[in-house]
Amino acid sequence: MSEPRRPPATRRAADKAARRTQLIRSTIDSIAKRGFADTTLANVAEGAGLSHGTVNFHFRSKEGLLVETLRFLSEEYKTRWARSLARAGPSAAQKLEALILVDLDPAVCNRKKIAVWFAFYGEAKSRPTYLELCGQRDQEHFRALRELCAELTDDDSHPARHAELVASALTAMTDGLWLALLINPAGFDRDLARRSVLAYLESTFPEHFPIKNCDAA
Amino acid sequence: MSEPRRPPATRRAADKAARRTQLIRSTIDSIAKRGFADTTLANVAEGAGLSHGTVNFHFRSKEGLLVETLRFLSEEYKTRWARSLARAGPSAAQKLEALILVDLDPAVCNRKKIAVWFAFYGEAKSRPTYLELCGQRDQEHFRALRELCAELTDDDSHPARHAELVASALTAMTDGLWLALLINPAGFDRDLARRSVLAYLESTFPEHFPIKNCDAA
DNA sequence: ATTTTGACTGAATAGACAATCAAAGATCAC
DNA sequence: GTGATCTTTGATTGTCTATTCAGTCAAAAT
Repeated sequence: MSEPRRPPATRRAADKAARRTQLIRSTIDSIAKRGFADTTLANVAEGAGLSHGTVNFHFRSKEGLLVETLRFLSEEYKTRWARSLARAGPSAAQKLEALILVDLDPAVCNRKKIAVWFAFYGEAKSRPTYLELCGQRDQEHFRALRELCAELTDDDSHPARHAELVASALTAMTDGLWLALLINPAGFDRDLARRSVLAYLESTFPEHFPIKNCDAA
Repeated sequence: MSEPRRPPATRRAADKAARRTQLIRSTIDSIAKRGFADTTLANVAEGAGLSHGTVNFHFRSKEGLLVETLRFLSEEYKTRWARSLARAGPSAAQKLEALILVDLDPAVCNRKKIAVWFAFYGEAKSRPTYLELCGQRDQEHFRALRELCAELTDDDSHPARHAELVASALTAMTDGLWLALLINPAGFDRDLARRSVLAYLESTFPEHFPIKNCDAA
């Protein structure tokens, strides 16, 4: 009685969370398959094997579901990012390489996920919440890279090594490689993407990224 | 009588073409303002100051209007690209720099246009026609850069200078910088974007792009 | 001057969709 | 077991939207 809220019934709470991610996964599938504009609550519910009323029960509205879907993607990405950083070697160069290669990890870098990211990017300008969430990811990415780049060189007057410039170039490049994988799947693959980024690192920080990928074609 | 087709009445033909681009421009405005999903024929018609039935008169369908809008953007981009190449100096380095700077020209590189490009990118996976048109642009971009890069170096065994890798890195970078301008307008601007690409060029082809942008901040 | 052609309008139509809700079912506390 | 609470269902509602089309008007052709 003094407790206004009981500890949640474990079974139900788990089910509830499971349903939410189940619906979110179905949303991701639908956006990747049908696109943002043609994704309906009926599609999502059907994909999850549930009736359509359920979606409005677990999420306040369609917009709520979409925002949670973006949040889910964002969290998933951050988790992989943090894990990769934790596993990376101690040097700044190793960390930098690890961070960049996360973006090319098949778990995040596959056409389905990329299509969904770009679906949200495409609506970002007209929906402040999307802009906020997408921008946040980009800015964290950028800041982390900038710090690592700054550790790699004290030659900040040299423009090609200026941490700000290199970090923004790297952020742009990884995003752009995702786009290439999305819209040019025949001519692009993850391996070409990986070698392209590494070539840039070798060219900018030759002492930290010695040439080693000549034969990795 | 022997002529089954008269020459078109010039006045009307011009009006017709004008109406089409008028509607396309209104479509661009609407997508940038409301996003792809919330752009309706009524919006487009209102933006153009016409009744909503007109759109179906000038374009077979909404989808037809959207495809023509993408085609319009694509043509506009190619035109600027060709013009810039024609005006550039004769050396491969000058041409390369010119091609890359077109992407940062305010006429194509502004948030409105970028938002529309990314709206189409976002739907590209589920609509083959968009994929075709977007992919085409990206591939032409890539091929042109690769040829110029190949002219800049014969050191093709060095990965950081392998034309294929540098060209895909550059294509990715310019696309990624567009994205940064779209989703992080506060932290990014065209000048930072420009300096980032040039830093990459200086770092990869130091003999062709001597350091010169240190103080351009 | 009259006819023909083409551009445009706006009301009507039919379909799709998100959201609501009452009822049924499942799970839990006691 | 029993009642309370949470979850799910699917029919319904009201809104929105692309498309059609019959009719209007102006410009061109005759």
